[in-house]
Amino acid sequence: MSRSNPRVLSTLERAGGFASAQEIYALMQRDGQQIGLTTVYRSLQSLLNDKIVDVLRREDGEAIYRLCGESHHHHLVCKSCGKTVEIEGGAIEKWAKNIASENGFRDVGHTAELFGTCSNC
Amino acid sequence: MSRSNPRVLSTLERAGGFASAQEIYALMQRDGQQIGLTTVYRSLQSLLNDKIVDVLRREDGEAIYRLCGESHHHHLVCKSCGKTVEIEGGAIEKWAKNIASENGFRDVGHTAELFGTCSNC
DNA sequence: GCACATATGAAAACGGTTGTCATTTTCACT
DNA sequence: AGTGAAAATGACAACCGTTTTCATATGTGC
Repeated sequence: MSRSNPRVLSTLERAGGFASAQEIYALMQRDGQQIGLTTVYRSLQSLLNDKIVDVLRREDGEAIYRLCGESHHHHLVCKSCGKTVEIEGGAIEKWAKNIASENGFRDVGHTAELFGTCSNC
Repeated sequence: MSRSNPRVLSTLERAGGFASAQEIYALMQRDGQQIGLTTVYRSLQSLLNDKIVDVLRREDGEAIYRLCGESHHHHLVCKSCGKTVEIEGGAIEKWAKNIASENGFRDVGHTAELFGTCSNC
């Protein structure tokens, strides 16, 4: 089992705590850090195992990783300009937990993303 | 521009209104309906255009299509056996609407999916 | 029947992700 | 320092879902 390469984590931080594997790889290349794409994927996998990062999916299916540990939050994204607002999801957390226990599920995670049109568009 | 093949839609209905392109294709094959994978994808694309179906992503990135139009609902999916429970999302709808108006967004849609481990797994 | 548009599906291309494997690095122990 | 085992690395190929291409089939209106 491989350990996470610390430079991957620090690049993810630098990216605003929200990026895909390919983006992290590109960022590191641009900075002149030499690393293989494979290692980026492996590091993210390992960070995921250790629950240092979360994964979710963009609309096109690409996996994006974000730091977790800080308060869990969701996003409100504008469909036309891409503007993104971070949302506190306290209500959702409770809802998820309730639904899960009602149905006998354990270890429940959730995704909740909102998208619409912002005031400027 | 291609039209949707009606057998694709009826297979999606038969699958419980919730399936991936590959699953629909497999289902049809098993039933002896001859169809190409390409046509399944194209039909789903067209159903999507016409807003007959919704698309969202499984955890592994595979796109799953569901009938929409019936009451909007969410899903609680077991990570290990795939068991799926349909969830009424009244609370979420309100939450989404509030958040949206607080931030000046219009035409807001949302995805919210829960996944965990069911009682049998 | 004939032209013209549309529908179809096999095969190839594509893009993100994962697996393979030979090489390099790390490190505990002499 | 020297050595050897274990872990990490990265080029490359395999994989898988999806999209594109293209040649063929099936209409549809004249």
